[in-house]
Amino acid sequence: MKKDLSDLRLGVDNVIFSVDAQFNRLFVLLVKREQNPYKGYWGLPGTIVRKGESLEDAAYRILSEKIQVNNLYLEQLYTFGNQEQDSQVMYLSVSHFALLRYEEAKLLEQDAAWYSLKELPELSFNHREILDYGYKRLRNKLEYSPIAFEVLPELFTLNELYQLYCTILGENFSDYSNFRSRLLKFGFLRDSKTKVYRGIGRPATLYRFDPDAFAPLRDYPLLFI
Amino acid sequence: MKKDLSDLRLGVDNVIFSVDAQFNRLFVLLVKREQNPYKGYWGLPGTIVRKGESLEDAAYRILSEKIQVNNLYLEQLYTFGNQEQDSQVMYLSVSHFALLRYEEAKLLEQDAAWYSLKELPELSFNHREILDYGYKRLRNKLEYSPIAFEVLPELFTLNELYQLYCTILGENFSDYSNFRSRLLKFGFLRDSKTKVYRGIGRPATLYRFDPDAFAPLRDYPLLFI
DNA sequence: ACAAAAGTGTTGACCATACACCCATGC
DNA sequence: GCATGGGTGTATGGTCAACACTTTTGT
Repeated sequence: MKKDLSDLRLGVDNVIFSVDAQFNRLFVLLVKREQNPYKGYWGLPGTIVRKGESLEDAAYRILSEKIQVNNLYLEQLYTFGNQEQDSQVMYLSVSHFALLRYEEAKLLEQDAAWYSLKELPELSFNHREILDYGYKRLRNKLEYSPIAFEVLPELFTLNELYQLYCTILGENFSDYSNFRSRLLKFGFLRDSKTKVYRGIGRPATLYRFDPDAFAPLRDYPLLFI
Repeated sequence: MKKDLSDLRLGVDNVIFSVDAQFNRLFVLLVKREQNPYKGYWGLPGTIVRKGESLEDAAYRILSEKIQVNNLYLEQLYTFGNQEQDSQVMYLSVSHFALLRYEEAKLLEQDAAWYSLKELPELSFNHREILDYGYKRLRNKLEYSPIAFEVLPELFTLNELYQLYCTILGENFSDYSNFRSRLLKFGFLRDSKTKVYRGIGRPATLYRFDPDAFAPLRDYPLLFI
């Protein structure tokens, strides 16, 4: 006969990445735990799912409690079920990952901080595992899907796009001019006919992502690299 | 103040695909529901997670209750949280997808049947959504990851590999000879030096997947197409 | 004029596609 | 010999990486 679980705790944990394209830095948001276990450790921002709330709602809620931001990408990552041997309780953590731009993000809480991926502290629970998994997914998504355009403002320059890719995938993933021509050849970037003047240097063309032009490419094996 | 969920039901649902490479058919395993709601409808095989059981364990258990098979690939797909508006209960379904070969799979239960993806009945709950998501993931995985080698026996011919790809991705995804040379050029297929004689025609070389030779390619953007 | 940033062009190496062709076997 | 399935080769067009070059701006 089937035995149901006696007790179940449902939480959502977020791996929130922020890209500082200007200084080529990739951050993840960590919060300091106030209670035991792992009191004093840093960990991923998480929450218990509330009554009437969907998993995605909970993920967005965590994020908006910590950060104020306009453009972001968020998706479900993986569900970890941790069951202690002796205890009757199963802790379920539905993890999500999010990407947004550092320049645009305003931190709302004191106990939260951006950590560089290169200098992470020891994390609570299995959060390091979740983080690593999220980082892998982030890079994959960037290579195969147009998530960059969810994160950038509606109008953006090709250089901004390039810097975003550089920061996440590493400097030497591609030459700028080759990146340009590849992206433009796809045909889903529309020239907005406006330019942005940033002091010295030739003004940059502002582009816009055209989802309709992208649609036929969706579900195709496609590399943005 | 945070309000916890009052009641939580944790289940696992599987999208189990089987490839009949010989006749170019792709099946999914469905089971007939015996109870309400959706009594008499077909749906994905699922189960309640038991005490002391991990999510993955539960997924493997469903599979082994219905099918006897040697080689298979299984991974977590997505977690759906369905909350009825008025009810206090949240139904959590952690879905998985699996791939195996039809030829090798032995059905163990009466109430389960292989359905062709082209002629699916109306499914219970949101199982159609889960199935479609699983199918998408299956095709992606096949294009980007070496999951085919988990499903094939240890020694296989290049034609068997090709037929598997054809069945899942469609006939015209690639010419056989080009598929051959692309796969062999990667260098992770080892010639086993043994041949298989199938009556008429030249005997086929049996190959073996070499995970060590594949390792450096892992984490690279890579297309098997 | 010059520096800086944006954008274009060129080249050689590589790779995909389509197809023709050769090889080993059973009958 | 010949049909059948396995396996190799090749010509063409495209794509990619590297890098040189041009254009447009501010000072």
